[in-house]
Amino acid sequence: MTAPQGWEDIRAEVLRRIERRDWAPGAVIPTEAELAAEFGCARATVNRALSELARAGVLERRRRAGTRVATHPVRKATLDISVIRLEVEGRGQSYSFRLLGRSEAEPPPVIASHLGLAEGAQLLHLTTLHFADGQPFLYEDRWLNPDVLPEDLPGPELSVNEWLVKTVAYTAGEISFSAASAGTEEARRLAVPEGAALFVIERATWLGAAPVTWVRLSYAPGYRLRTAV
Amino acid sequence: MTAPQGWEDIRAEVLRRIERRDWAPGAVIPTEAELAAEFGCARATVNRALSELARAGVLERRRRAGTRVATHPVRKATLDISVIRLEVEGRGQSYSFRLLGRSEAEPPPVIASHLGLAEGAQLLHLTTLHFADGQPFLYEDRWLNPDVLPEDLPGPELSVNEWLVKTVAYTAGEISFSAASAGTEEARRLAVPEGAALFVIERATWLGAAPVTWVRLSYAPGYRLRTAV
DNA sequence: TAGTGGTCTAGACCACTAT
DNA sequence: TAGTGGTCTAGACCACTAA
Repeated sequence: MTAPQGWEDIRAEVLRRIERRDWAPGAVIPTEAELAAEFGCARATVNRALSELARAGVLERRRRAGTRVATHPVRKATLDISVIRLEVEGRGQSYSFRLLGRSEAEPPPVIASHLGLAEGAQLLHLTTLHFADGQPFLYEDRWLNPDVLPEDLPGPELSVNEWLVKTVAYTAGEISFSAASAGTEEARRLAVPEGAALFVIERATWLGAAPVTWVRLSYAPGYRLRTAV
Repeated sequence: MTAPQGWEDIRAEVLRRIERRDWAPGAVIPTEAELAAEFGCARATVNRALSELARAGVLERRRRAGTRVATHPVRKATLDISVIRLEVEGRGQSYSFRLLGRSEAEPPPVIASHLGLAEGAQLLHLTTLHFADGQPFLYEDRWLNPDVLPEDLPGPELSVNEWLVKTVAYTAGEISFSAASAGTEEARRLAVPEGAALFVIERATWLGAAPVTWVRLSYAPGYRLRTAV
């Protein structure tokens, strides 16, 4: 082997040794200082390489206890959650949307309690249908906290989704992915049979302690979220 | 504000300025050297903070062009793909599984071409049902390349899933998430009505250029994959 | 308490790219 | 070509924790 040069080479060499089982799962590998001496580089360079591997779940590091090869290498899949318009355009399709409903109302208890809202709190309720090449692509059911919004809501040229992303920051959020049978409303909007299997993303976000938005995205059948590992 | 101390404080301060719109989306923020001077720290410390934010999708950095606030902050959701047993046990339920079928066969053309297999290649086909608290939880349909396997397959005490994770390394992989209506086989195995909406994970992995495995995991209705953002 | 990883510094050189 | 981020170094101190 040629001597590792940068931290990426060191990372690759460590990975090789793990895959070749020179270092077995659960075993302690040499310290940063020892590896730095072996590779003829500074300890900080080794640290960078090992930290990346720990972040990726391949190694487990603890002060004083040393660095071990993870026994259950939890693979981390990273999903990019982007603006719907960009998602559609990224597939080479044209994007459009239509605002279906807009009202002020009290959200269902499930949503209110999940967001941590006081009872009786009023939220802005928006429903939007998004199209890819003119076909229904995604049905969006969103509840928005008016308190955290600037006074001016977006004009008709910008979807709420996109406007939110560019305008309202948030500090914490949860996402869940699931499958659901299309209800009456979703089925009608997406032009699919009732009961069709829909891919559903639900997201809740907060700005500090204040709830910002809760949204449920129901994708038309055939949608697939992909990523590399 | 108290002066930032470590890179995490600097990261927090930069985030604050973005959320307060001191630095608007799309705008170029000061250089590392300038920020280091302002915060009274080394440039490497600023670099660490800004690099983390760039990795999180909040900033976009390019040499010579400087650092900008991302206009479309692509939120990255990180999912932990772990061993099924740990997933079940992590929910406080007891885990068990049953191997339903095991044979050597030619995979469907879709799978073969996706993996890059030669025509006529034989793979090991395994179907497994996983239980949580005795209830069907997940139906697993797996194709395995025997060439990349050591001679000894796992005994009945270890699920193929778990054994694979601990034994066969892989260098590249793809994951996709989707929703599907339960087919006849899945419905029977999971004890749900045919056509029920199932959450489906499909994964393909390679070791170098050699295909390792292709697997489809169909979760019983109600399953939800969660993560923080 | 001692050993290990986490971080910081001051300085340097390099890689990329807007101009 | 010059300006900016990316990385490396050698050394230092600190935070955590196993023994």
